[in-house]
Amino acid sequence: MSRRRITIRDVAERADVSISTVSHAFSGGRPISSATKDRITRAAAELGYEPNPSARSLRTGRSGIVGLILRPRFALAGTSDRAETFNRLVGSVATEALRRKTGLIHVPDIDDPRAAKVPMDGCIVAHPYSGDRVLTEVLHRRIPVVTVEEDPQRPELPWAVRLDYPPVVTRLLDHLREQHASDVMLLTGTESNAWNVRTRESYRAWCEHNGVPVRIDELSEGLTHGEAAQLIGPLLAAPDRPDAIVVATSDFAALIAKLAATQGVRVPEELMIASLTDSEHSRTAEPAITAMDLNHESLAKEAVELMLARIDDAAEPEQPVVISPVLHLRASTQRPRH
Amino acid sequence: MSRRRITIRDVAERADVSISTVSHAFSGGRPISSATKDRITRAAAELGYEPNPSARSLRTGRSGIVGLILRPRFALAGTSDRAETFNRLVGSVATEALRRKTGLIHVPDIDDPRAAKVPMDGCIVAHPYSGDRVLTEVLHRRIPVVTVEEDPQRPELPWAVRLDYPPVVTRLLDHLREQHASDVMLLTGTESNAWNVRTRESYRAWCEHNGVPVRIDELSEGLTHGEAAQLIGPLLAAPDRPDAIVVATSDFAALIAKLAATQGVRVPEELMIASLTDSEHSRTAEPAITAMDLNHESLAKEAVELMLARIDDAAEPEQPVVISPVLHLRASTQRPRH
DNA sequence: ACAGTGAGTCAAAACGTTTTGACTGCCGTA
DNA sequence: TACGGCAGTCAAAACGTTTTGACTCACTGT
Repeated sequence: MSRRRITIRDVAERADVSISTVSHAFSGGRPISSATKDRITRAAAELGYEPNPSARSLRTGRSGIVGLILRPRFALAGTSDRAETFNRLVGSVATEALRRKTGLIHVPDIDDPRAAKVPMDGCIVAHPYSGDRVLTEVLHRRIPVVTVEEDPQRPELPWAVRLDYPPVVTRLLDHLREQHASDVMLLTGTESNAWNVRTRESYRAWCEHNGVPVRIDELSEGLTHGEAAQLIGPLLAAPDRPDAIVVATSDFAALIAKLAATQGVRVPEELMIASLTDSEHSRTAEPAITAMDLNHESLAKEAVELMLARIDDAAEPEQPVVISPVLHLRASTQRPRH
Repeated sequence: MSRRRITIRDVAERADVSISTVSHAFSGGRPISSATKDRITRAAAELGYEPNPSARSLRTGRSGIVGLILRPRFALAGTSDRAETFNRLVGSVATEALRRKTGLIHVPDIDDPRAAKVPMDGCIVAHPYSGDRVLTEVLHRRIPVVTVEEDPQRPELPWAVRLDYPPVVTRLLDHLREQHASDVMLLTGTESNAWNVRTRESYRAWCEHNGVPVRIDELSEGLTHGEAAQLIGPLLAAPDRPDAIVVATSDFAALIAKLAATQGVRVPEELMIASLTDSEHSRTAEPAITAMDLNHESLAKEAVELMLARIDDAAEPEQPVVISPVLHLRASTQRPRH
């Protein structure tokens, strides 16, 4: 029922020229008399001709499409904090790609043989794990890649945009100390991405520099709120409860605030809370929670720009692009004046 | 420097077979002796061979990629209410596509000649305008399309998933009346998508059915908050101020709540507010605002499913898939008992 | 002994472009 | 008059797959 696709051949026939002439008329590769060009344009319009992108990119070796791979697959993991991160990053990258008239494609799991293979000129890999398998695969296939946040095991890749954590983490910890916190605990995530690795390092360095003991515990990103509550409850009741907690994800931060309220621990008077990710949870918790915003919009914008430059054979940059996270100080760490 | 791409030819040569044999070994089109298959697999692995997706889809006529077009281009428009809608929808569609091992591509403006053309087996068009230009173009090119929300001028397209507004809008208006609203005003958007069109119809029908006067005003989605405030301020101060306002976008709803507070109009006692979209604005406004949630996650899931079925040559459905919006009743419309 | 069958392989023909070399007139210049 | 060059066009060769028809064996059943 549905007729054959219209090809350049149909257009050529209708305009009574050769197919190469049609091609030239569109791409401007060679001069074409305006009369002929008119006929071709008309024929193409009448037929509803659109060049076949696969044929074109097979021939030219370019698809005009940029791939996007998020590590971990935030959304599939499913907590709402992750969903917000995922959505914000994906949305920003999509917006930026669209603005640049580039197709953006979400790449199905690249080493799943059942997954569709997609043509892409390059690929953005966001938040790789340490020694990330998928990143390895992409590099192995010689696909031009730009990373958002570096793979901690491969910090040397110059085509990257990364976040500069130390100053911001230091600022946060200094702030807590100014607010008279004396025992700041870090509840870090368990995944091996740069966010966890670097913020932990920064915390350690700060402790050392200030001569205070390091107090780190891990809270897996995979935990349900119920499971996390089981772990956090005792901590809040313990005699050596810290007077400030910096927790990786904002939904767990909000959870801690809630548990504290339940257990009668006053925030921020007896316990300050801050998170290393910002989301609706931290913004709307009671009290609102101080948080570091990863600035996904800027990351996305720079990543797309870098990718396009790279595809366009720009020279390898000396340095990765560096973005600064944004610190939002909120009520959860502002002790009332006394 | 970077060597030629590895092709099926290289693999064939290395395994000392013909290229068709290699192809069959991978696709299983014909039986291949296990010895040969082994040699081929090994050769492919050693060479790091990956089939060229463009060549493959040129030949087969399938790319394994689904396109996504959002109308309007929410994110580019830029209000934060839109950004959330955009992000949520894009995120959900991406998640679902990934789960189904399909590539999902954001299609650059389809009638911009400068924009990259992309190979797609089908295309999801979300929230088309009335008589949408882009939808026309896609149909004209005979690309299989699934719409999220119908084009009001083309309600007959069966490959669609749509929202069932009337029951929910009716429920909302009934609720307002139960809360003793006697003068309910609708502040509708100006765009011609189904959301605006259908909710307006539902409101009209409800007014008629209940014998109350229709009171509709328009508030363009494009307005800045400053501009919107200029329009809303006088309305709240006017002697014939309604005692309930249903406003299309939730950010404007939150704005109204703020203006009401400034002008000393008590919510919900003197003025009830509800919105026809849910977002962080409505959830976290003071008081929290009753809102209709468009249930983007379900829309996305069904749309992807429908698209895949359509590509797979499933029979044309009798009816569009119908999703129900979710009504969140919140403080802004709950009058305290008296 | 022989047709029929199935496994295993190959060669060649698409798929729809872009690009290149070559051809034809024609104009301007030496 | 001869000649280089340019505008305008065409034919043919890629690009890297999948698919199909055909071929060769070996094996089966009669």
